[in-house]
Amino acid sequence: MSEVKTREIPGRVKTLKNIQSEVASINKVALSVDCVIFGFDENKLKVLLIRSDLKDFACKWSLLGDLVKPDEGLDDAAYRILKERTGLNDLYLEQVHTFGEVSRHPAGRVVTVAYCSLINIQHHKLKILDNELHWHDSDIVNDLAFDHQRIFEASYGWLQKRVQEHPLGFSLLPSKFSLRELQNLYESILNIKLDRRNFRKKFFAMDFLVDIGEEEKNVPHRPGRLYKFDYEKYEKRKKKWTGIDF
Amino acid sequence: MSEVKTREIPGRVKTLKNIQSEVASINKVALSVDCVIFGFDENKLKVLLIRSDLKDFACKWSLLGDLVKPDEGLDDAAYRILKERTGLNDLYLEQVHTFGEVSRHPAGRVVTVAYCSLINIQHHKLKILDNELHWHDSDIVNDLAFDHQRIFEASYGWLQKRVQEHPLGFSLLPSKFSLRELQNLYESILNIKLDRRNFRKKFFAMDFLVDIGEEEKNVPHRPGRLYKFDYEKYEKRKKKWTGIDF
DNA sequence: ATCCAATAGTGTTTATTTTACACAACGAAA
DNA sequence: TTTCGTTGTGTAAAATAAACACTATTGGAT
Repeated sequence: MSEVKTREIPGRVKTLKNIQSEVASINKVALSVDCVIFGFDENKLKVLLIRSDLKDFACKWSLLGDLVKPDEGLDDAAYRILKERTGLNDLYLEQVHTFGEVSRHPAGRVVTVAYCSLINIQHHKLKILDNELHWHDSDIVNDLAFDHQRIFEASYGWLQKRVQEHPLGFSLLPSKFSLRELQNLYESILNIKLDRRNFRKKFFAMDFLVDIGEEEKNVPHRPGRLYKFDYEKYEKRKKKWTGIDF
Repeated sequence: MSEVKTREIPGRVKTLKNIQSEVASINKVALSVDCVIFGFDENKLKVLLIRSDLKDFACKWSLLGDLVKPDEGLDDAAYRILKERTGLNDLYLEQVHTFGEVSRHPAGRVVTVAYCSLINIQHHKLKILDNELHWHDSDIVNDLAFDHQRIFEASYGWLQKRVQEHPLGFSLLPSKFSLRELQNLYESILNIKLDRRNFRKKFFAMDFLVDIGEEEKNVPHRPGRLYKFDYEKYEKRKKKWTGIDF
């Protein structure tokens, strides 16, 4: 009850030292990052998986993850993993959720932060000859190692929602794409059919697709025009507020 | 360079033991949970803050947080904190984001998971006589301890978005409320004005408000009818898909 | 008792957005 | 030159959202 402001308990005030030792003593948690890397190929949404490097999970596939280094930010760790796996730096990356159940990992307490990344498979094909890595059709992913199935499902749900409110989808496409490819992308992510004319109307109305004056090549039918996504234009025109709706 | 885990190189497979020691050695990260507890009172959105218990941040306010225990899940930790502060168990709680910059905490590496909770201040008033705790108007929160300002802002942004797509808002109101209160709630969270007639039409159309046949008491004007939120009805009728819109 | 202040409660019209839907043009391949 | 598969395009109907004003009811003041 001595000096200062306590909340109902004397001695509530801590010094940095107090906390440092508290941190040190409670310090039994390891932190990892798992990346759910989506791609799009053959009109299908794909996810990049690696064979588990843990004997206990032999033959199972898992997400790309690693422990976070002591001097490494979470986002940095995620970018590092992406870089290691795909060789690229400037990727779309977003944190999705953190999974922290006590016994989610057999090696002890490991809390993992899930990140999603969307990449254009064509550009990154080269880097993943490694046969431990494989692009799986996202609709038949199952039985992953650890709790990665759950993480994957949360991430897929996140993607389905996010792709409708933000133009992430373009990261999955080549920089030049036809509207058909764009529509296929949405249809396969959302697992629905969309009306072609309305789809076009909608995207043209959003006014960030730029007709680059080229056409598809080597298609066995009438080629479609190619467009690119103009992020600047998007930024200018994007909506602020959508309205209560549930 | 010795033995272990490299990828794409023979010997990539690890045993549980390998990982355990790896986990133990990298184990320099502490984990905490910070709860952003929103309330609604006097037609204003409030957030519950506590005076920092760290001398270095004397006089600053901070979110309600604590270290996660080694045998405690993240969600459990968040519920524990809520319980400690409000005395209640069955609250709305949702994980928002994890903040893991290396030097966000002066005591060392502490990664924190932010949770948001929405509570009805009336019901919980009793528990927080503690004068270290205070309900702040959410629109004038500033200069919090640590990086809590940033966490708060992310949480507030989350709330503004989330409240439009999910009926969380009702958790902030008494179980019986008038439509005016509901509208005030949305107006103050979103910081906009809404048309009263359209607002009513919209919520009645959603068909989960039940007229309980009572009226407001002690208001210095014509009393409004009171309603309750029927979660069951909501569950049945909720929309699946809103549409691409950005 | 009357009046005033404040808010509740209510519908219609217009504008906007979304949906449904069909056909001609084009290129490739046979 | 015909066939196949796909592109590219517009309109009408339906649904949703936005704008907008008056009467009713209560409490409080006079």
